[in-house]
Formats: sequence, C-alpha cells, structure tokens
Amino acid sequence: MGFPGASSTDQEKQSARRVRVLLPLPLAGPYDYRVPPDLPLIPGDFVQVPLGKQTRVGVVWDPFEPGTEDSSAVVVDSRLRDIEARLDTWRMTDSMRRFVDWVSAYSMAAPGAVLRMAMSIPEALSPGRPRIVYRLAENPPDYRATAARTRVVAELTDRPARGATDLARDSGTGVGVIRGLADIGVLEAVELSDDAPLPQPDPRLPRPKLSDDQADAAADLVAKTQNGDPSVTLLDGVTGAGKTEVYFEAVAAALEAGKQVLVLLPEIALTAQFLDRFEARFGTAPQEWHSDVPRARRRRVWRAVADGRARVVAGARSSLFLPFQDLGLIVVDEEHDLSYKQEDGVVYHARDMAVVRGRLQNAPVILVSATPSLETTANVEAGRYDTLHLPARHGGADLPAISVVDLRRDSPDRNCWISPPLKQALADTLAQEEQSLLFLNRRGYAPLTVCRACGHRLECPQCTAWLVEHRFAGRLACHHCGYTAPKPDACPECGAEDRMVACGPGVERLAEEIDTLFPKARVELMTSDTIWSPTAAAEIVRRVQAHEIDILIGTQLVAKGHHFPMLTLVGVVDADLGLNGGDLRAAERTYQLLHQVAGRAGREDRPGRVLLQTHHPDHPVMAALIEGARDAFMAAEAEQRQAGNWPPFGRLAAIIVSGPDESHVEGVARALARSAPQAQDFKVLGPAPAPLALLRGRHRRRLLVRTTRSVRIQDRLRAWVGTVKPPNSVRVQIDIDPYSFL
DNA sequence: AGCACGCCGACT
DNA sequence: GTCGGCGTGCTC
Repeated sequence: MGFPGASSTDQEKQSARRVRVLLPLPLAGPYDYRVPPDLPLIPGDFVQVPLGKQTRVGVVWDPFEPGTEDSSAVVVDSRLRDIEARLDTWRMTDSMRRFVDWVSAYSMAAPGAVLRMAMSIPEALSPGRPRIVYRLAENPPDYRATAARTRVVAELTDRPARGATDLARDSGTGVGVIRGLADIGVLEAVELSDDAPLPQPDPRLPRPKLSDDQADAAADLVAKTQNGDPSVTLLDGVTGAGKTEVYFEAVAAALEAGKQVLVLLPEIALTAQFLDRFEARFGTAPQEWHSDVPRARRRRVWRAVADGRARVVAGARSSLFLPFQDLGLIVVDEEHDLSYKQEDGVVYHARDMAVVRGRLQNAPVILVSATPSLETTANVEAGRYDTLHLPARHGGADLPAISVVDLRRDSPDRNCWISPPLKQALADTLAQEEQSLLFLNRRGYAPLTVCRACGHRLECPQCTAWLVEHRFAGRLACHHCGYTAPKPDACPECGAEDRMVACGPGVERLAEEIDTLFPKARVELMTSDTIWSPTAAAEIVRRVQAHEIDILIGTQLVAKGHHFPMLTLVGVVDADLGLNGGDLRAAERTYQLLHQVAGRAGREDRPGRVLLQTHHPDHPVMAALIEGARDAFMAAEAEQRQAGNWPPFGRLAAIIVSGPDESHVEGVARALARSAPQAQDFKVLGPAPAPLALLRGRHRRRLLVRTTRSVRIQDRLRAWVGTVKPPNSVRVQIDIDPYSFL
C-alpha cells in the first residue's frame, strides 16, 4: 500500500472495480471496497475486509440503484481499500438480503444491525473441530450394571450416538457415568464432524386420524405449500381442536417437496413439548433454535440450516434470521403472543416479519392461535389473509365453565387473596384428588413494601418502580433493571425498626396463604424465577402430570399450552391485573391471557371450571370470557380502535427520548414536538413522561405518532426526527408499531 | 461493535 | 511527572 497520490498507475486512472459490502455493524449503510483483479465476486458472497485496523467479515451487497436510498456522498477511489478474501463457503441468498433490507427499512434500524442478526454466529462460516460422541462398543466387556448405566445403554440402543452432555441429560445421569462406561470399554468414543448428516424427519410416517374439519383445513394448507404460494393463512381454533396436527400436514408437504420449514414458537418453555409432538409425528425432533441453546450447538444448527441438512427448525423469533437456502413454509404458533415483539436492539415483530420473509421467499405462512390478535383478524377481514376455522373436536363448549367471583362481595380476609368461593373450590378439588392451578401474574412475595411509621415506599434507585420483595431469595428486586438489595430491617427514610410491611400479593405470598389453608396439599411455584430453562420447565410439567403436585401456582408461564389431564380447577387470583395502565391493547391482551389460562382446566373427559376473581365482573373482558363471546368482544375492540384510528387501523410509532439529565431530555422532547410536521394524517401526541419515567438511571419522555395506514410513517419520521440534533448524552429511539408502553 | 484520541485523577 | 478512567468519533 502506497501513500495516496504517491503513484499514479494505470489501474488508478481508470475507475477501480468496486463493490458494496455490508458489515454486521450499526453503520449507516454498506461500505465500498476495491475488488482485486482475479477475484470474482457476486452479491451474497461473504468477504473479509479491512475496517480501521481490524479485519471483519461482511457480505457483498447489491449494487447501488439510484433512487432506492439516500445518495450519500460517493467515496472517492483513493479512499477505497482492497477486499482481502472471499470466504470459501455458501452465499447469502437474494431473498435473505432483501429481507435484511426490508427489516432495516421498516424498523428504521441500521442495515448492518439487522445483518448482525443474520450472522449471529460468525464463526459458523467455517467448520468447527469435530466433537466426541459416544456409541455402544461392538464387544463390551462384562460390567456392573447400575441403574444409571443401564439407562445410558438403553438410551443408545438403536439410537444415534451423542456427546457426553446430551447423553447424560437424555438418560438422566451425569457425565461421570458416561466417562466411566467409556473407560471400561462399554461405550466407544468416536469423532463426529461438525457437518455430519442429521437424522431426517420422515413425512411418510403414518399420520394420526384427522377429523373431517381437520382434513379439510389440512388439504388447503397442503395445496398452498405444494404450490409455493406466498399466502398467509390464519389457523383459528381452541385448545384441543387439533391445530398442530393440521399444520403438521403442511410441514409434511414441504418436506416431501424437499423444502425447509420454520416453526416459530413464542416461548422457549414451550419447545420441549413441541419437540416431543414433532418427533412422535415425524420420527425425529426438529432442530432447536433459541438463546438457551448452547453456542456450540447453535453453530452446528446454523451450518446445518445453511447447507440444507436441517430440514425443520423450531425456534424463537431470532430463527427468522437463519440462513435457510430453500424455505418452503413458515408456521407462527400462538401468533397473538406478545413475546414475538423484540424490544431491544433492532425492534421488530417476528409475526409480521415472518409474513415478509414468506412473501420474499414464496413460502406460505400459517398463523396459529386460539385467540387471534386484532392485527391478524383485521388482515383477514380486509382479505389480505385467509382463514381456516377448526371447531372444538367434541362439539362441546369452547372453554370450561367460567364464572366470576365478585371481590366486592366475596372479599378475602385481610392480607389474604383467596376469596371464600375459590377456597371452597380448591377444597372440593383436593377432596376429589384432582389438581388446581392458581394464576397470578406477579412474581415474588409482594409488589410493594412500605414503612408503617412514615409511609415511605421502597423504590428502585434507577427506575420509577417499586422494589418487589422476593422472600425465598431474601432480597428486594427491581423487575425492570435487575437492581437488587437486601431487605432492610429499618426504614431507610425514618429509621423506624421492624415497621416495613409487605403490600399486595405475589405468587410466593400466595403459596404461603395456600400452605396455611391447605397444609397437606402439595404446592409448587412455577415462575420465571424458578423455571429458567426448558429442562426445568419439562421437569415441573412432568411432576404435575405424575400428580406429584396438587396445587400449582404460577405466573404467565403456566398459561402456555401445557397439557395437564388431572387439572380441573383454574383460579385467576386477580383477573383485573392487566386492565390498568393505559395500554391500548390492555383489554385484548387480558382476554387472550385469561382465555389461555382458562384453557388449562379440564381436558379429555374431565370437565373443568374456572373462577375469575375480579372487582369488575361486568367488564367486557369478563363478560366475553363467561359467555364465550370471543368474536363479539373482538369486534367491539375493533370498533373502538377504528373509531380512534388506532392500530391496526392506523399506524403508530413511539419516539423515546432518554438520557441521564432530565432537563436535556425534556428539551429534546419539546424540540421534537415543536418541529413536528402539521398534517391531517400525521398526529403527534406528547411529549409525556414515559410510563417508566426513569429506567436504569435514564430519564425518559415519549412521543406517539399516529398516522393512517396509507402513510409511509418511516419516511416522515426520518425527515422530521433528523432535523433535531440532540446533545450527545440524549438518545432518540424509534419504535415502529409499539406494543409495550413501558 | 471495536479501537483510538483526548482530557482529568491517584500512583511510581 | 506518567498510567489510566471512559466520553465521543470514525471506520469504505
């Protein structure tokens, strides 16, 4: 490399061959690089390029097309640096590149930030070292057959070899046992390439008998899958109507056609159960993809998806960015679930982006739910999505018998939360040796601690939020920033000793109350504090199914489709909890959550019942649940939203201004409001203190922008927000289609 | 995201 | 006098 301008060779006189390279960094756009002679490159190639004094891997992006984006100043030839190498691996597909561009344009995130999600395991671009797996030795010596050893041997009989960790987990023992068996020669250690063939799901295994309704729905989805029809279909049916069996037929059709399939699941706690059902139908489990999968395995899955060995992936929202070569079907299970909205980093809604990915790839998308979101329902009504309805299988009621307990009349005792009717129902259920579920969407012991002497409330020093007591852990915790502190004996404000008192219930406190009421009952908690992995979730589900638990107390984790045949009573301790807070989707979300919890009661031939404790027995949500009037409730919701031009009928964007200095934040928020464009179809609301006005030590103001559907909200936002130059400590974030109003 | 440059506190 | 804290700015 010479000094710029020091020499003027022939090559520099004619313009250099250059390509645009997108790097997985939050830069404004692709960077231009010079292509050395003799290096053939086409868009999608992974390349190594210099950046500053480091080298990084990026992707050759498509040539600049005038008019497609802002014409930022062209970098002069003399500043270009050479591409170092092309990686000898697969290419990023056209549709994936267009998907990255699409998500970036829609979410207003830097394209490189989106690319980073598509290159989440950079080292996966080259093969890893082979790993050691264990199989049964041909001629094992005699050995002492302990229980654990027998399970290991059984686990390997006629089943694939596995690594020590997996094998230990599958046979319910430790790696020590595996090592021991290998040492004495019962097991044989072999090296397995990272890219070894994977067991393939078999679409031709006998399928379960489908009802006529199921068969009709399946035929529709199979036809769409075979045609590579970029359609979106809502598969609507209550728990137990057999939605999964129906979309499995579409999965089978995609597999028969040699295509790959992506099944999105909202919650990693759900995956274990899904994997079992899938394996029962197709003979082998799909590949799993979520943040809890260890990195080495994720790397293997990533490679297997990229080269087509992985035919079916079941994963969380981030699996949308896996490098499928030939995706033929996307299923979004529980499409209404809020955990599909990614809130930090690149903000996107996985359900909506799945629809985009399907369209770019000519792959049908199936949205599955018992309580479809208003977004999806509106798309069905407008004719943009198709719908298939599955009636309940036994022609019975959609849900178990639901009734309300009016807490204004049947109020619990002081500092208790179980009303007399619910207490009675629990006692009856215990007497019949059946199981109960108590649902309370509040972790910890108590959501608030106050000083009786001076009234001081224990608040998080970094957020506008109360500290939640976690008695088992013996600490106070902020659920927004992770701050924790020991529980003080004396009031930090007035110094009074032993006057700190817990207010309100959390699941831990509820467990305490149940222990007092039913000392003999076997009670267990299921919350994200105790269940932090799919394995732990599977274990507690197993214990409930084995009837080792009489009363299960849980937060929304328990609402997710676990099947508990002996569970006949569901008590919702505070049905009103989700209704407060000024969230435009509060009623819809509460309906969906309570419907889902209610669905846990009574499956198979045991009738179930549900008691909703509420202060508002006449609220539309309660009325809809009791009467099973989902469609009427959703229609009323839709009407309200339409009248106010709220989503999904209008578009919404949130602008969050945050920073450590409150006056700077306020100043920027006001400046934004002042410079807001005045237009009929572009309403700016605010600034208002964001619901958590202080979060992680940052002050926050929020503006909401509401437009009609026809407005390109991103273009308008760019033109407007770009005019305000915030001081460097203040951050302005844009959230298109906000869901969380926190 | 890295990595450097740059301007103020406690050490050799 | 220097080592080093992390704020802010740039990378084709």
